[in-house]
Amino acid sequence: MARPREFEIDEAARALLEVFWAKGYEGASLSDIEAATRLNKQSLYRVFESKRGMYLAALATYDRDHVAAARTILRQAADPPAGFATLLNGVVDSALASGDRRGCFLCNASIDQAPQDPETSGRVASMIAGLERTFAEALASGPGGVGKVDARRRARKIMAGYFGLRVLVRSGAAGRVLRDVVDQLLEDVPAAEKSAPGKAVSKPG
Amino acid sequence: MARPREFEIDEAARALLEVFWAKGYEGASLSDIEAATRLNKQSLYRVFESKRGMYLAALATYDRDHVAAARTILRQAADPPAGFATLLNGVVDSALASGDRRGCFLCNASIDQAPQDPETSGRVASMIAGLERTFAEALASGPGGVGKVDARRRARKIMAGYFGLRVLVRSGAAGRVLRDVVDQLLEDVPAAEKSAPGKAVSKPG
DNA sequence: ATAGTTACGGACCGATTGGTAAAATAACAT
DNA sequence: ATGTTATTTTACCAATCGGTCCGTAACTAT
Repeated sequence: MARPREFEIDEAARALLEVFWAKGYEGASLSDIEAATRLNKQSLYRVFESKRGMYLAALATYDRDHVAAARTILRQAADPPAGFATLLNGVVDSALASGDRRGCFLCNASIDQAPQDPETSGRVASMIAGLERTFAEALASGPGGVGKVDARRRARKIMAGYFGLRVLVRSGAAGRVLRDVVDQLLEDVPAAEKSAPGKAVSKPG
Repeated sequence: MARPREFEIDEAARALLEVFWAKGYEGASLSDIEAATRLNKQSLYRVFESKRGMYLAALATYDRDHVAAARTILRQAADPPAGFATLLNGVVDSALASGDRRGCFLCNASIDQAPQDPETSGRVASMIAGLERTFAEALASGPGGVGKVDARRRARKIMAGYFGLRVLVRSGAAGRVLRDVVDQLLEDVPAAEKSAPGKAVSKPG
């Protein structure tokens, strides 16, 4: 019987995500990767086959952990405005309170490796389509929900704004810029119910 | 008297922009750079001092050529809706008709090198602030112009959407997604004049 | 204790990296 | 022809790159 592996693949994948998120694909060397995962590259090569395999594992981890978390926020919210408010404000809160300026790894990968690698491009496209569906479902849900077609179009717009917000976070934009973007984006989310006072989350002014 | 330099620095900078735009900073090797500029690295080192200097020159060129072009489109348009329509539709037209999927080099740099290099970070921040001012000026202009404060907030939102649109372009998103984003973003641009029929560019539905 | 299978850690590999140096050649004015 | 500076070519550099190889180790079954 074989020698048992001494590390958790999921844990390694999370560490891989951290280093690729911070430094990008080309910017992360195998030394960086070894340091981040606390593993030797031979161990990593045995599981992931190549540096590119490590990157794809990082992308899958981001989908499973972070994109799924966004989906959960929207699905478990009392209503879409609350859901989107939690999601978008969470991005800004992380940036301002915790100094988390990594941005969105999906955006980063869209710019970094999607143009360079068909496999990454396909995975990115699939994840973006999933996020759009998540946003559209949220916008179509509840008493104030819009129709399916309108939901999809609005979802695309809010998702573009969301991606733009995350680019601004990574660029180092100031808190007031980020807050303005969030406040304005939330105005695109239809109110939960027009006749229910106090339920809408974002008010202009 | 000295031998005159045999290449235009501006032309070299434009070629540098092309290669960094396509491959990113770390992804572009000196071999790539020599091929793109058709110059030897010694010649480039004499002018730009380092690879990072070449990147900063590329960024300055992007500001001077492409960001300035956006500013010109908005300033020379008949009204803000027309200006933003030209700007945003131009992005999608380039992607669909010409296959230009490079995205926005300012976005790319925000994600790629701004987190890694303070000088790049500062330049990027300055360029983003300039673009915001440009959008705000456009939104505040004309008979349908909004107030300064509102213009700035809307500018931030539309700029975020614009950045998101360009991330989607680079990620390879389909034309209909891009068109929806543009159409939806244009709804945020106040109509030129409420009583002037036929002048508004983007109508819902 | 030994064999079989797989994992770990250090060594190794050819290629490439960003950058520098020197020599030959070139372009210009004098 | 000379002086000055630039370009090109060639060479060089240490370091690092992504990836592979091999000796040792961990486990179970025999």
